[in-house]
Amino acid sequence: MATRMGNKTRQAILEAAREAFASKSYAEVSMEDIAKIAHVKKPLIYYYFPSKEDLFKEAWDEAFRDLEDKVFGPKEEEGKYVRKVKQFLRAYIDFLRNDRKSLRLIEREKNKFYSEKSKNWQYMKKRYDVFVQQVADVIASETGNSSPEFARAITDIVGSSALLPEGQMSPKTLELIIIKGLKP
Amino acid sequence: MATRMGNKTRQAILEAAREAFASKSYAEVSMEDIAKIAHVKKPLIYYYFPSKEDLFKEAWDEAFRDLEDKVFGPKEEEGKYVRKVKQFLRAYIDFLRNDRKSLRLIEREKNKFYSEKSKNWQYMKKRYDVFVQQVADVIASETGNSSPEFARAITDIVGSSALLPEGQMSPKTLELIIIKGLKP
DNA sequence: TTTTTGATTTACCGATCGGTAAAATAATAT
DNA sequence: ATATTATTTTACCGATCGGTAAATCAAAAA
Repeated sequence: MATRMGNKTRQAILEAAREAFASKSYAEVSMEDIAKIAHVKKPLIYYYFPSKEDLFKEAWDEAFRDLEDKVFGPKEEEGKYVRKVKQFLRAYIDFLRNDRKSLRLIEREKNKFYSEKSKNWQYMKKRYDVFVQQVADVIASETGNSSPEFARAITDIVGSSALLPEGQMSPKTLELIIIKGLKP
Repeated sequence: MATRMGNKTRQAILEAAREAFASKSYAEVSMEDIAKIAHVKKPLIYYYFPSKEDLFKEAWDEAFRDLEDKVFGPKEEEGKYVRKVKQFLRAYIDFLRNDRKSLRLIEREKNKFYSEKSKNWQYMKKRYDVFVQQVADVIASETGNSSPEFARAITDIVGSSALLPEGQMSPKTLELIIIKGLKP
């Protein structure tokens, strides 16, 4: 009854998918690619996931789970005099440094749902929108006025940086740019 | 000797390609798609262009030609007391409003050349890098210090906005965000 | 008018795509 | 040991991909 070996295989496939979708776009990644990374034959993927789209949706979900956990989760400087926005920004940029994979996956397909109208893609759009709204809320909690447009601009800049080769956009500079936008 | 009807057909195909590559990614666009838009059969494309990659390269070139003409070309407020950076920014955002197609094409594939090492893609990378450098120069000509990273951030933000549905990111807000980054 | 040349289409190729059926394997339950 | 169930593989499918060869059509040259 309780699944046997399957759980580990399923997780391995999902992990392989996350890696693949972080390195190439959804359209460019083939199920064969994912199978190879997971050291598995292609049809086995379909034993655990109904379709490429569903597999991507789960990868998308896990990426956002990781992102939101680290960025909105408990901070080390909790309760200190450090501003909430500063904490958020630090965590966001740390995430960019340490978990580029998730941000890359998101960045590659964050515009896809403007053309794809299927249920899965609309679900992913919602997940993305909610994240941007949460960012807007953090900013609004201090500056008083935070347009969703500004929150979107921030996530776009961080996202773009994630697709650059490492070292191309220094986290320090990135932080500075965003803080300047926050100020007046 | 002087080409007959061909020129117009060639241009129609190239125009169709620009439209197609602006609406979907390189990998998602098929030669069949382009043929349909151009009201032409697929093999005719290969009469004028050696490959999909070469066709895309030409579309890429035209997009940058249009962009650079409008953004670095002669300005209406030339010679006025209006700062050069302001003029550039105005032109850039006007271009975003009026010629979304070019910016979309660029934005969709601006990271492709980090994985594709072919001659064509390296050429396109260079073309993109030159543009960013020109932006950096404009900024440096007034603020004195302009990191290429900041120029890149600006083009990333404008590019991201281009892929959003119209009206999602107001040009005014966008301008404001960039100006704030420019200030101190 | 006939011939030549440029332009366009029809018919097709091998490779790869996402996905399925069914057989083979491996682990558990009886 | 045997039957059952979960897991994995082999073999394949139709559709679509980028691209090619050759036939057809249309316009200019002779």
